[in-house]
Amino acid sequence: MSKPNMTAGAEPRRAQDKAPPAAPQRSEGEGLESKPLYRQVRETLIRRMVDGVWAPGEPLPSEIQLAAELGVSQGTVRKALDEMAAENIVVRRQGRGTFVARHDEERILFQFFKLVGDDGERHFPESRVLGIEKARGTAAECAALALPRNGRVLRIRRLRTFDGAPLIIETLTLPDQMFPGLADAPVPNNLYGLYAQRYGITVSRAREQLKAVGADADTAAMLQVAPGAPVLLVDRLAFSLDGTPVEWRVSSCLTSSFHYLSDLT
Amino acid sequence: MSKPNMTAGAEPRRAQDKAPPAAPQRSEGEGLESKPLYRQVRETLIRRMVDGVWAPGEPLPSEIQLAAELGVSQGTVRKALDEMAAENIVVRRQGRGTFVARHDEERILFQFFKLVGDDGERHFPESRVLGIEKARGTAAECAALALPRNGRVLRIRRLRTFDGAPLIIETLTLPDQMFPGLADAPVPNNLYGLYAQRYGITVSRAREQLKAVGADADTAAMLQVAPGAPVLLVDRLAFSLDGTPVEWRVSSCLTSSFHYLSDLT
DNA sequence: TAGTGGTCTAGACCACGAC
DNA sequence: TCGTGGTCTAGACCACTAC
Repeated sequence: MSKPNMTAGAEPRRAQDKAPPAAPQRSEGEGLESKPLYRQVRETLIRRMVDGVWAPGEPLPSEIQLAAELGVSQGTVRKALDEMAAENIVVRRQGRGTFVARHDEERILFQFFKLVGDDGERHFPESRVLGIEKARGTAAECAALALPRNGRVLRIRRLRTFDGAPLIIETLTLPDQMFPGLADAPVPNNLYGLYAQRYGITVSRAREQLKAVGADADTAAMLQVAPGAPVLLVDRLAFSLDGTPVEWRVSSCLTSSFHYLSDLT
Repeated sequence: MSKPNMTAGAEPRRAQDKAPPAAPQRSEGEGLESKPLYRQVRETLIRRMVDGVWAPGEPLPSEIQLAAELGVSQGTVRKALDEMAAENIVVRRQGRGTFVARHDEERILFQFFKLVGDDGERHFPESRVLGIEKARGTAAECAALALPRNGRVLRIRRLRTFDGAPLIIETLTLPDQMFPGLADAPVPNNLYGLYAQRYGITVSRAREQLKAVGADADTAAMLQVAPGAPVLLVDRLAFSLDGTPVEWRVSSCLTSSFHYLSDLT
Protein backbone atom coordinates (compact mmCIF):
# COMPACT_ATOMS: atom_id res chain seq x y z
CA MET A 1 0.00 0.00 0.00
CA SER A 2 1.42 3.29 -1.03
CA LYS A 3 -0.12 5.35 1.72
CA PRO A 4 0.53 3.57 5.00
CA ASN A 5 -0.63 6.18 7.50
CA MET A 6 -4.03 6.65 6.01
CA THR A 7 -5.90 4.83 8.72
CA ALA A 8 -3.88 6.23 11.58
CA GLY A 9 -5.56 9.05 13.48
CA ALA A 10 -8.80 9.54 11.60
CA GLU A 11 -11.15 6.88 10.38
CA PRO A 12 -10.53 5.82 6.78
CA ARG A 13 -12.41 7.79 4.19
CA ARG A 14 -15.03 6.34 1.94
CA ALA A 15 -15.18 8.21 -1.39
CA GLN A 16 -18.91 7.72 -1.57
CA ASP A 17 -19.50 9.56 1.67
CA LYS A 18 -19.71 12.85 -0.17
CA ALA A 19 -20.89 14.15 -3.52
CA PRO A 20 -20.08 12.36 -6.81
CA PRO A 21 -17.01 14.60 -7.23
CA ALA A 22 -15.52 12.39 -4.61
CA ALA A 23 -12.56 12.53 -2.33
CA PRO A 24 -9.23 11.89 -4.00
CA GLN A 25 -7.92 8.36 -3.99
CA ARG A 26 -4.58 6.82 -4.47
CA SER A 27 -4.56 4.28 -7.22
CA GLU A 28 -3.44 1.19 -5.40
CA GLY A 29 -2.11 -1.35 -7.80
CA GLU A 30 -4.40 -0.36 -10.62
CA GLY A 31 -2.79 0.18 -13.98
CA LEU A 32 -3.81 3.85 -14.04
CA GLU A 33 -1.11 6.46 -14.25
CA SER A 34 -2.07 8.21 -11.01
CA LYS A 35 -1.67 11.91 -10.59
CA PRO A 36 -0.10 13.28 -7.41
CA LEU A 37 -2.46 13.47 -4.46
CA TYR A 38 -2.31 17.25 -4.26
CA ARG A 39 -3.44 17.52 -7.89
CA GLN A 40 -6.34 15.20 -7.17
CA VAL A 41 -7.23 17.44 -4.24
CA ARG A 42 -6.97 20.47 -6.52
CA GLU A 43 -9.30 18.88 -9.06
CA THR A 44 -11.77 17.88 -6.39
CA LEU A 45 -11.90 21.45 -5.12
CA ILE A 46 -12.22 22.92 -8.63
CA ARG A 47 -15.01 20.48 -9.41
CA ARG A 48 -16.88 21.65 -6.35
CA MET A 49 -16.49 25.26 -7.45
CA VAL A 50 -17.78 24.39 -10.91
CA ASP A 51 -20.70 22.61 -9.27
CA GLY A 52 -21.44 25.69 -7.21
CA VAL A 53 -20.70 24.15 -3.81
CA TRP A 54 -18.73 27.29 -3.00
CA ALA A 55 -19.62 30.48 -4.85
CA PRO A 56 -17.15 33.26 -5.69
CA GLY A 57 -16.35 35.31 -2.61
CA GLU A 58 -17.26 32.52 -0.22
CA PRO A 59 -14.72 30.97 2.12
CA LEU A 60 -13.60 27.38 1.67
CA PRO A 61 -13.37 25.18 4.74
CA SER A 62 -10.09 25.55 6.58
CA GLU A 63 -7.09 23.51 5.52
CA ILE A 64 -7.48 21.30 8.55
CA GLN A 65 -11.13 20.61 7.82
CA LEU A 66 -10.44 19.86 4.16
CA ALA A 67 -7.55 17.59 5.09
CA ALA A 68 -9.71 15.64 7.53
CA GLU A 69 -12.60 15.37 5.09
CA LEU A 70 -10.46 14.27 2.16
CA GLY A 71 -8.31 11.96 4.22
CA VAL A 72 -5.00 13.62 3.38
CA SER A 73 -2.53 15.65 5.37
CA GLN A 74 -2.78 19.40 5.83
CA GLY A 75 0.42 19.81 3.82
CA THR A 76 -1.14 18.17 0.79
CA VAL A 77 -4.22 20.39 0.96
CA ARG A 78 -1.90 23.36 1.34
CA LYS A 79 0.06 22.49 -1.76
CA ALA A 80 -3.17 22.23 -3.74
CA LEU A 81 -4.45 25.56 -2.42
CA ASP A 82 -1.11 27.29 -3.01
CA GLU A 83 -1.21 26.20 -6.61
CA MET A 84 -4.78 27.42 -6.97
CA ALA A 85 -3.83 30.74 -5.42
CA ALA A 86 -1.04 31.07 -8.01
CA GLU A 87 -3.68 30.54 -10.72
CA ASN A 88 -5.86 33.29 -9.26
CA ILE A 89 -8.80 30.97 -8.71
CA VAL A 90 -8.58 31.29 -4.96
CA VAL A 91 -7.47 34.05 -2.61
CA ARG A 92 -5.73 33.27 0.67
CA ARG A 93 -5.74 35.66 3.60
CA GLN A 94 -3.71 34.98 6.71
CA GLY A 95 -5.87 34.94 9.78
CA ARG A 96 -9.10 34.88 7.77
CA GLY A 97 -9.25 31.93 5.43
CA THR A 98 -9.21 30.88 1.78
CA PHE A 99 -11.84 32.33 -0.54
CA VAL A 100 -13.06 31.58 -4.04
CA ALA A 101 -11.75 34.44 -6.19
CA ARG A 102 -14.35 36.95 -7.32
CA HIS A 103 -14.47 38.70 -10.66
CA ASP A 104 -14.53 42.15 -9.12
CA GLU A 105 -13.34 45.14 -11.05
CA GLU A 106 -9.88 44.88 -9.55
CA ARG A 107 -9.30 41.38 -10.84
CA ILE A 108 -10.60 42.27 -14.30
CA LEU A 109 -8.34 45.28 -14.37
CA PHE A 110 -5.19 43.37 -13.50
CA GLN A 111 -5.77 39.92 -14.93
CA PHE A 112 -7.91 40.45 -18.01
CA PHE A 113 -7.85 44.07 -19.10
CA LYS A 114 -4.39 44.79 -20.44
CA LEU A 115 -5.05 48.21 -21.93
CA VAL A 116 -3.31 50.81 -19.80
CA GLY A 117 -3.14 54.56 -20.18
CA ASP A 118 0.20 55.87 -21.39
CA ASP A 119 0.50 57.62 -18.04
CA GLY A 120 0.63 54.17 -16.45
CA GLU A 121 -2.79 54.46 -14.83
CA ARG A 122 -5.15 51.50 -15.13
CA HIS A 123 -8.55 52.78 -16.17
CA PHE A 124 -11.76 50.83 -16.61
CA PRO A 125 -13.71 52.14 -19.60
CA GLU A 126 -17.45 52.75 -19.67
CA SER A 127 -19.35 50.63 -22.15
CA ARG A 128 -22.49 50.86 -24.22
CA VAL A 129 -24.15 47.87 -25.81
CA LEU A 130 -24.98 48.49 -29.45
CA GLY A 131 -26.82 45.28 -30.11
CA ILE A 132 -27.48 41.70 -29.09
CA GLU A 133 -28.50 38.98 -31.48
CA LYS A 134 -29.07 35.26 -31.47
CA ALA A 135 -27.98 33.36 -34.53
CA ARG A 136 -26.46 30.18 -35.80
CA GLY A 137 -22.72 30.44 -35.40
CA THR A 138 -20.40 30.75 -38.32
CA ALA A 139 -17.90 27.98 -38.88
CA ALA A 140 -15.22 30.06 -37.17
CA GLU A 141 -17.43 30.81 -34.17
CA CYS A 142 -18.48 27.21 -33.67
CA ALA A 143 -14.88 26.02 -33.99
CA ALA A 144 -13.63 28.57 -31.48
CA LEU A 145 -16.36 27.78 -28.95
CA ALA A 146 -16.24 24.00 -29.49
CA LEU A 147 -19.88 23.97 -30.59
CA PRO A 148 -21.42 21.58 -33.10
CA ARG A 149 -21.70 22.89 -36.63
CA ASN A 150 -24.31 25.65 -36.88
CA GLY A 151 -24.75 25.70 -33.10
CA ARG A 152 -26.66 28.62 -31.62
CA VAL A 153 -24.67 31.59 -30.43
CA LEU A 154 -25.29 34.95 -28.84
CA ARG A 155 -23.53 37.99 -30.27
CA ILE A 156 -23.03 41.18 -28.36
CA ARG A 157 -21.60 44.29 -29.92
CA ARG A 158 -20.51 47.13 -27.71
CA LEU A 159 -18.56 50.35 -27.70
CA ARG A 160 -16.26 51.10 -24.81
CA THR A 161 -15.27 54.66 -24.11
CA PHE A 162 -12.97 56.45 -21.72
CA ASP A 163 -13.75 59.99 -20.65
CA GLY A 164 -16.38 60.03 -23.37
CA ALA A 165 -13.94 59.26 -26.18
CA PRO A 166 -14.27 55.97 -28.10
CA LEU A 167 -11.58 53.47 -27.15
CA ILE A 168 -12.74 49.99 -28.13
CA ILE A 169 -15.38 48.55 -30.42
CA GLU A 170 -15.86 44.85 -29.88
CA THR A 171 -17.99 41.86 -30.77
CA LEU A 172 -18.47 39.01 -28.30
CA THR A 173 -19.74 35.59 -29.24
CA LEU A 174 -21.10 33.22 -26.57
CA PRO A 175 -22.66 29.76 -26.68
CA ASP A 176 -26.36 30.54 -26.47
CA GLN A 177 -27.16 27.46 -24.45
CA MET A 178 -24.67 28.36 -21.75
CA PHE A 179 -26.21 31.76 -20.99
CA PRO A 180 -30.01 31.46 -21.15
CA GLY A 181 -31.84 34.75 -20.82
CA LEU A 182 -28.72 36.86 -21.07
CA ALA A 183 -30.16 38.86 -23.93
CA ASP A 184 -33.28 39.74 -21.93
CA ALA A 185 -31.63 41.81 -19.23
CA PRO A 186 -29.35 44.81 -19.37
CA VAL A 187 -25.73 43.82 -19.91
CA PRO A 188 -23.36 45.13 -17.23
CA ASN A 189 -19.93 46.56 -17.92
CA ASN A 190 -18.24 43.75 -15.99
CA LEU A 191 -19.40 40.75 -17.98
CA TYR A 192 -17.22 38.17 -16.23
CA GLY A 193 -18.84 39.13 -12.95
CA LEU A 194 -22.22 38.44 -14.54
CA TYR A 195 -21.13 35.07 -15.93
CA ALA A 196 -20.00 34.09 -12.43
CA GLN A 197 -22.93 35.42 -10.42
CA ARG A 198 -25.83 34.59 -12.67
CA TYR A 199 -24.58 31.49 -14.46
CA GLY A 200 -21.97 30.09 -12.11
CA ILE A 201 -19.41 30.19 -14.91
CA THR A 202 -15.99 31.42 -13.86
CA VAL A 203 -13.57 32.66 -16.48
CA SER A 204 -10.15 31.63 -15.23
CA ARG A 205 -7.89 31.93 -18.23
CA ALA A 206 -7.80 33.49 -21.67
CA ARG A 207 -5.66 33.47 -24.80
CA GLU A 208 -5.22 36.70 -26.73
CA GLN A 209 -3.87 37.16 -30.26
CA LEU A 210 -2.92 40.69 -31.31
CA LYS A 211 -2.48 42.27 -34.69
CA ALA A 212 -2.11 45.80 -35.99
CA VAL A 213 -4.62 46.44 -38.76
CA GLY A 214 -6.12 49.33 -40.66
CA ALA A 215 -9.64 50.23 -39.53
CA ASP A 216 -12.38 49.24 -41.94
CA ALA A 217 -15.13 51.73 -42.70
CA ASP A 218 -17.49 50.55 -39.98
CA THR A 219 -14.83 50.30 -37.30
CA ALA A 220 -13.43 53.69 -38.25
CA ALA A 221 -16.84 55.29 -37.98
CA MET A 222 -17.51 53.78 -34.55
CA LEU A 223 -14.11 54.83 -33.22
CA GLN A 224 -14.29 58.23 -34.91
CA VAL A 225 -11.07 57.87 -36.85
CA ALA A 226 -10.28 57.87 -40.54
CA PRO A 227 -10.75 54.60 -42.43
CA GLY A 228 -7.45 52.75 -42.59
CA ALA A 229 -6.22 54.29 -39.35
CA PRO A 230 -4.03 51.85 -37.39
CA VAL A 231 -6.00 49.86 -34.81
CA LEU A 232 -4.94 47.17 -32.36
CA LEU A 233 -7.00 44.07 -33.04
CA VAL A 234 -7.31 41.82 -29.97
CA ASP A 235 -8.75 38.36 -30.48
CA ARG A 236 -9.56 36.75 -27.13
CA LEU A 237 -10.81 33.30 -26.33
CA ALA A 238 -11.80 32.91 -22.68
CA PHE A 239 -11.97 29.58 -20.83
CA SER A 240 -13.89 28.55 -17.76
CA LEU A 241 -12.52 26.74 -14.72
CA ASP A 242 -12.93 23.35 -16.36
CA GLY A 243 -11.28 24.45 -19.60
CA THR A 244 -14.41 24.95 -21.72
CA PRO A 245 -14.28 27.88 -24.14
CA VAL A 246 -16.89 30.34 -22.95
CA GLU A 247 -16.53 33.55 -24.88
CA TRP A 248 -14.89 34.69 -28.09
CA ARG A 249 -14.21 38.39 -28.18
CA VAL A 250 -12.74 40.43 -31.01
CA SER A 251 -11.85 43.99 -30.03
CA SER A 252 -10.59 46.87 -32.13
CA CYS A 253 -8.69 49.26 -29.87
CA LEU A 254 -7.34 52.75 -30.35
CA THR A 255 -3.83 53.01 -28.98
CA SER A 256 -3.03 56.66 -29.37
CA SER A 257 -3.11 57.31 -25.63
CA PHE A 258 -3.36 53.73 -24.34
CA HIS A 259 -1.12 50.71 -24.76
CA TYR A 260 -1.39 46.98 -24.25
CA LEU A 261 0.77 45.92 -21.32
CA SER A 262 2.38 42.49 -21.32
CA ASP A 263 4.70 41.19 -18.63
CA LEU A 264 7.16 38.53 -19.75
CA THR A 265 8.12 36.55 -16.68
CA MET B 1 15.45 31.97 19.84
CA SER B 2 13.26 31.58 16.85
CA LYS B 3 15.04 28.60 15.36
CA PRO B 4 15.59 26.05 18.10
CA ASN B 5 16.81 23.04 16.13
CA MET B 6 19.60 24.83 14.37
CA THR B 7 22.41 23.21 16.31
CA ALA B 8 20.89 19.76 16.36
CA GLY B 9 22.36 17.30 13.87
CA ALA B 10 24.92 19.36 12.00
CA GLU B 11 27.41 21.74 13.45
CA PRO B 12 26.21 25.35 13.55
CA ARG B 13 26.97 27.31 10.44
CA ARG B 14 29.25 30.29 10.33
CA ALA B 15 28.10 32.73 7.62
CA GLN B 16 31.68 33.77 6.96
CA ASP B 17 32.71 30.26 5.99
CA LYS B 18 31.74 30.97 2.41
CA ALA B 19 31.66 33.88 0.01
CA PRO B 20 30.57 37.43 0.99
CA PRO B 21 27.03 36.71 -0.24
CA ALA B 22 26.61 34.91 3.01
CA ALA B 23 24.25 32.31 4.31
CA PRO B 24 20.80 33.53 5.26
CA GLN B 25 20.25 34.50 8.84
CA ARG B 26 17.24 34.87 10.99
CA SER B 27 17.00 38.28 12.53
CA GLU B 28 16.98 37.41 16.20
CA GLY B 29 15.66 40.27 18.25
CA GLU B 30 16.94 42.91 15.85
CA GLY B 31 14.45 45.54 14.76
CA LEU B 32 14.67 44.48 11.12
CA GLU B 33 11.52 43.33 9.38
CA SER B 34 12.92 39.92 8.46
CA LYS B 35 11.88 38.18 5.28
CA PRO B 36 10.96 34.49 5.37
CA LEU B 37 13.94 32.17 5.43
CA TYR B 38 13.14 30.63 2.06
CA ARG B 39 13.21 34.07 0.45
CA GLN B 40 16.59 34.76 2.00
CA VAL B 41 17.78 31.47 0.57
CA ARG B 42 16.37 32.46 -2.80
CA GLU B 43 18.20 35.77 -2.72
CA THR B 44 21.43 34.13 -1.66
CA LEU B 45 21.22 31.74 -4.60
CA ILE B 46 20.33 34.51 -7.05
CA ARG B 47 23.22 36.59 -5.78
CA ARG B 48 25.57 33.73 -6.45
CA MET B 49 24.25 33.41 -9.98
CA VAL B 50 24.72 37.14 -10.54
CA ASP B 51 28.25 36.80 -9.20
CA GLY B 52 28.91 33.97 -11.61
CA VAL B 53 29.37 31.23 -9.01
CA TRP B 54 27.13 29.04 -11.16
CA ALA B 55 26.88 29.80 -14.86
CA PRO B 56 23.81 29.12 -17.01
CA GLY B 57 23.49 25.43 -17.77
CA GLU B 58 25.51 24.36 -14.74
CA PRO B 59 24.02 22.30 -11.94
CA LEU B 60 23.49 23.74 -8.49
CA PRO B 61 24.50 21.66 -5.50
CA SER B 62 21.81 19.24 -4.42
CA GLU B 63 19.07 20.35 -2.06
CA ILE B 64 20.66 18.42 0.76
CA GLN B 65 24.05 20.02 0.21
CA LEU B 66 22.58 23.51 0.00
CA ALA B 67 20.51 22.90 3.12
CA ALA B 68 23.56 21.76 5.06
CA GLU B 69 25.69 24.62 3.83
CA LEU B 70 23.11 27.29 4.53
CA GLY B 71 22.03 25.82 7.83
CA VAL B 72 18.37 25.40 6.94
CA SER B 73 16.19 22.39 6.30
CA GLN B 74 15.84 20.72 2.94
CA GLY B 75 12.20 21.81 2.81
CA THR B 76 13.20 25.45 3.00
CA VAL B 77 15.74 25.09 0.20
CA ARG B 78 13.10 23.27 -1.79
CA LYS B 79 10.58 26.06 -1.39
CA ALA B 80 13.17 28.58 -2.60
CA LEU B 81 14.10 26.44 -5.61
CA ASP B 82 10.47 25.76 -6.49
CA GLU B 83 9.82 29.48 -6.56
CA MET B 84 12.87 30.02 -8.75
CA ALA B 85 11.74 27.27 -11.10
CA ALA B 86 8.37 29.01 -11.42
CA GLU B 87 10.27 32.18 -12.41
CA ASN B 88 12.19 30.28 -15.09
CA ILE B 89 15.55 31.14 -13.60
CA VAL B 90 16.27 27.54 -12.71
CA VAL B 91 15.30 24.21 -14.25
CA ARG B 92 14.66 21.14 -12.12
CA ARG B 93 14.99 17.62 -13.45
CA GLN B 94 14.04 14.63 -11.37
CA GLY B 95 16.91 12.24 -10.95
CA ARG B 96 19.44 14.70 -12.38
CA GLY B 97 19.51 17.92 -10.41
CA THR B 98 18.73 21.61 -10.50
CA PHE B 99 20.33 23.73 -13.24
CA VAL B 100 20.69 27.43 -13.92
CA ALA B 101 18.37 28.19 -16.81
CA ARG B 102 20.05 28.83 -20.14
CA HIS B 103 18.96 31.33 -22.76
CA ASP B 104 18.75 28.77 -25.49
CA GLU B 105 16.58 29.27 -28.49
CA GLU B 106 13.74 27.33 -26.93
CA ARG B 107 13.51 29.61 -23.92
CA ILE B 108 13.68 32.73 -26.08
CA LEU B 109 10.95 31.34 -28.29
CA PHE B 110 8.54 30.62 -25.45
CA GLN B 111 9.38 33.21 -22.84
CA PHE B 112 10.48 36.27 -24.79
CA PHE B 113 9.46 36.01 -28.41
CA LYS B 114 5.69 36.35 -28.54
CA LEU B 115 5.27 36.68 -32.29
CA VAL B 116 3.70 33.49 -33.62
CA GLY B 117 2.73 32.52 -37.13
CA ASP B 118 -0.98 32.58 -37.82
CA ASP B 119 -0.72 28.84 -38.38
CA GLY B 120 0.23 28.51 -34.71
CA GLU B 121 3.84 27.58 -35.40
CA ARG B 122 6.55 29.31 -33.40
CA HIS B 123 9.25 30.48 -35.77
CA PHE B 124 12.54 32.16 -34.94
CA PRO B 125 13.34 34.82 -37.53
CA GLU B 126 16.74 35.38 -39.10
CA SER B 127 18.28 38.76 -38.36
CA ARG B 128 20.67 41.18 -40.03
CA VAL B 129 22.39 43.98 -38.16
CA LEU B 130 22.08 47.28 -40.02
CA GLY B 131 24.27 49.32 -37.73
CA ILE B 132 25.83 49.72 -34.31
CA GLU B 133 26.68 53.05 -32.77
CA LYS B 134 27.93 54.42 -29.49
CA ALA B 135 26.46 57.69 -28.34
CA ARG B 136 25.29 59.66 -25.36
CA GLY B 137 21.82 58.49 -24.50
CA THR B 138 18.79 60.63 -25.02
CA ALA B 139 16.80 61.64 -21.98
CA ALA B 140 14.33 58.83 -22.67
CA GLU B 141 17.04 56.23 -23.09
CA CYS B 142 18.85 57.20 -19.90
CA ALA B 143 15.61 57.24 -17.96
CA ALA B 144 14.60 53.81 -19.24
CA LEU B 145 17.99 52.26 -18.50
CA ALA B 146 18.45 54.03 -15.15
CA LEU B 147 21.60 55.74 -16.42
CA PRO B 148 22.86 59.14 -15.35
CA ARG B 149 21.96 62.01 -17.64
CA ASN B 150 23.86 61.79 -20.96
CA GLY B 151 25.25 58.37 -20.02
CA ARG B 152 26.87 56.39 -22.79
CA VAL B 153 24.75 53.88 -24.65
CA LEU B 154 25.10 51.39 -27.46
CA ARG B 155 22.50 51.35 -30.20
CA ILE B 156 21.91 48.38 -32.45
CA ARG B 157 19.58 48.50 -35.37
CA ARG B 158 18.60 45.29 -37.07
CA LEU B 159 16.14 43.82 -39.51
CA ARG B 160 14.58 40.47 -38.76
CA THR B 161 13.16 38.41 -41.57
CA PHE B 162 11.29 35.18 -41.93
CA ASP B 163 11.61 33.13 -45.09
CA GLY B 164 13.37 36.11 -46.61
CA ALA B 165 10.47 38.50 -46.04
CA PRO B 166 10.93 41.45 -43.67
CA LEU B 167 9.09 40.92 -40.37
CA ILE B 168 10.58 43.23 -37.75
CA ILE B 169 12.74 46.32 -37.80
CA GLU B 170 14.04 47.19 -34.36
CA THR B 171 16.38 49.42 -32.42
CA LEU B 172 18.03 48.22 -29.21
CA THR B 173 19.64 50.50 -26.67
CA LEU B 174 22.07 49.11 -24.09
CA PRO B 175 24.18 50.69 -21.35
CA ASP B 176 27.61 50.92 -22.99
CA GLN B 177 29.46 50.26 -19.77
CA MET B 178 27.63 46.99 -19.18
CA PHE B 179 28.66 45.44 -22.50
CA PRO B 180 32.27 46.41 -23.29
CA GLY B 181 33.46 45.32 -26.71
CA LEU B 182 30.05 44.22 -27.89
CA ALA B 183 30.28 46.48 -30.93
CA ASP B 184 33.59 44.93 -31.98
CA ALA B 185 32.34 41.41 -32.67
CA PRO B 186 29.58 40.07 -34.86
CA VAL B 187 26.19 40.23 -33.16
CA PRO B 188 24.42 36.87 -32.96
CA ASN B 189 20.73 36.36 -33.54
CA ASN B 190 20.16 35.22 -29.96
CA LEU B 191 21.31 38.30 -28.08
CA TYR B 192 20.18 37.15 -24.63
CA GLY B 193 22.41 34.12 -24.98
CA LEU B 194 25.32 36.45 -25.70
CA TYR B 195 24.55 38.67 -22.71
CA ALA B 196 24.60 35.58 -20.51
CA GLN B 197 27.63 33.81 -21.92
CA ARG B 198 29.95 36.72 -22.58
CA TYR B 199 28.89 39.20 -19.92
CA GLY B 200 27.28 37.03 -17.25
CA ILE B 201 24.11 39.08 -17.49
CA THR B 202 20.92 37.07 -17.40
CA VAL B 203 17.71 38.59 -18.66
CA SER B 204 15.01 37.16 -16.43
CA ARG B 205 12.01 39.39 -16.98
CA ALA B 206 10.71 42.01 -19.39
CA ARG B 207 7.87 44.47 -19.72
CA GLU B 208 6.34 45.08 -23.12
CA GLN B 209 4.04 47.90 -24.22
CA LEU B 210 2.20 47.47 -27.51
CA LYS B 211 0.60 49.97 -29.83
CA ALA B 212 -0.77 49.89 -33.35
CA VAL B 213 0.75 52.71 -35.39
CA GLY B 214 1.15 53.75 -39.01
CA ALA B 215 4.57 53.06 -40.44
CA ASP B 216 6.72 56.14 -40.96
CA ALA B 217 8.65 56.52 -44.20
CA ASP B 218 11.81 54.86 -42.95
CA THR B 219 10.07 51.95 -41.24
CA ALA B 220 7.83 51.41 -44.26
CA ALA B 221 10.85 51.27 -46.56
CA MET B 222 12.66 48.76 -44.37
CA LEU B 223 9.60 46.54 -44.05
CA GLN B 224 8.69 46.95 -47.71
CA VAL B 225 5.20 48.25 -47.07
CA ALA B 226 3.48 51.48 -47.91
CA PRO B 227 4.04 54.45 -45.60
CA GLY B 228 1.23 54.60 -43.06
CA ALA B 229 0.62 50.85 -43.21
CA PRO B 230 -0.45 49.47 -39.83
CA VAL B 231 2.46 48.15 -37.78
CA LEU B 232 2.61 46.61 -34.31
CA LEU B 233 4.97 48.68 -32.20
CA VAL B 234 6.49 46.68 -29.33
CA ASP B 235 8.38 48.62 -26.67
CA ARG B 236 10.32 46.24 -24.45
CA LEU B 237 12.38 46.92 -21.35
CA ALA B 238 14.35 43.88 -20.21
CA PHE B 239 15.63 43.35 -16.66
CA SER B 240 18.46 41.24 -15.33
CA LEU B 241 18.29 38.81 -12.42
CA ASP B 242 18.89 41.56 -9.89
CA GLY B 243 16.26 43.85 -11.39
CA THR B 244 18.57 46.22 -13.30
CA PRO B 245 17.25 47.42 -16.66
CA VAL B 246 19.58 45.96 -19.26
CA GLU B 247 18.13 46.58 -22.68
CA TRP B 248 15.52 48.83 -24.25
CA ARG B 249 14.14 47.51 -27.49
CA VAL B 250 11.62 49.14 -29.79
CA SER B 251 10.37 46.87 -32.54
CA SER B 252 8.07 47.56 -35.47
CA CYS B 253 6.42 44.33 -36.51
CA LEU B 254 4.36 43.33 -39.50
CA THR B 255 1.36 41.30 -38.43
CA SER B 256 -0.20 40.26 -41.69
CA SER B 257 0.73 36.62 -41.24
CA PHE B 258 2.00 36.69 -37.63
CA HIS B 259 0.34 37.68 -34.38
CA TYR B 260 1.43 38.53 -30.86
CA LEU B 261 0.36 35.79 -28.47
CA SER B 262 -0.51 36.66 -24.89
CA ASP B 263 -1.76 34.19 -22.31
CA LEU B 264 -3.87 35.67 -19.53
CA THR B 265 -3.60 33.35 -16.54
C1' DT C 1 23.19 0.81 -6.64
C1' DA C 2 23.56 5.47 -5.34
C1' DG C 3 22.00 10.05 -5.71
C1' DT C 4 18.63 13.35 -7.26
C1' DG C 5 14.29 15.78 -7.15
C1' DG C 6 8.97 14.72 -6.27
C1' DT C 7 5.45 13.58 -2.98
C1' DC C 8 3.45 13.02 1.48
C1' DT C 9 3.15 13.16 6.31
C1' DA C 10 3.34 15.04 11.13
C1' DG C 11 4.03 18.48 14.21
C1' DA C 12 5.90 22.92 15.89
C1' DC C 13 5.64 27.88 16.23
C1' DC C 14 4.44 32.53 14.27
C1' DA C 15 1.54 36.52 12.44
C1' DC C 16 -2.73 38.07 11.59
C1' DG C 17 -7.78 38.91 12.17
C1' DA C 18 -12.05 38.51 14.51
C1' DC C 19 -14.18 38.31 18.83
C1' DT D 1 -8.44 34.25 23.16
C1' DC D 2 -9.08 31.42 19.35
C1' DG D 3 -8.86 29.97 14.62
C1' DT D 4 -6.75 30.98 10.31
C1' DG D 5 -3.06 30.71 6.95
C1' DG D 6 2.40 31.26 6.79
C1' DT D 7 6.81 29.31 7.88
C1' DC D 8 10.01 25.80 9.16
C1' DT D 9 11.55 21.36 10.40
C1' DA D 10 12.30 16.22 10.16
C1' DG D 11 11.82 12.12 8.09
C1' DA D 12 9.65 8.68 5.05
C1' DC D 13 9.05 6.66 0.56
C1' DC D 14 8.75 7.05 -4.62
C1' DA D 15 10.41 7.89 -9.55
C1' DC D 16 13.85 8.88 -12.35
C1' DT D 17 18.81 9.11 -13.99
C1' DA D 18 23.33 7.76 -14.14
C1' DC D 19 26.80 4.45 -13.33
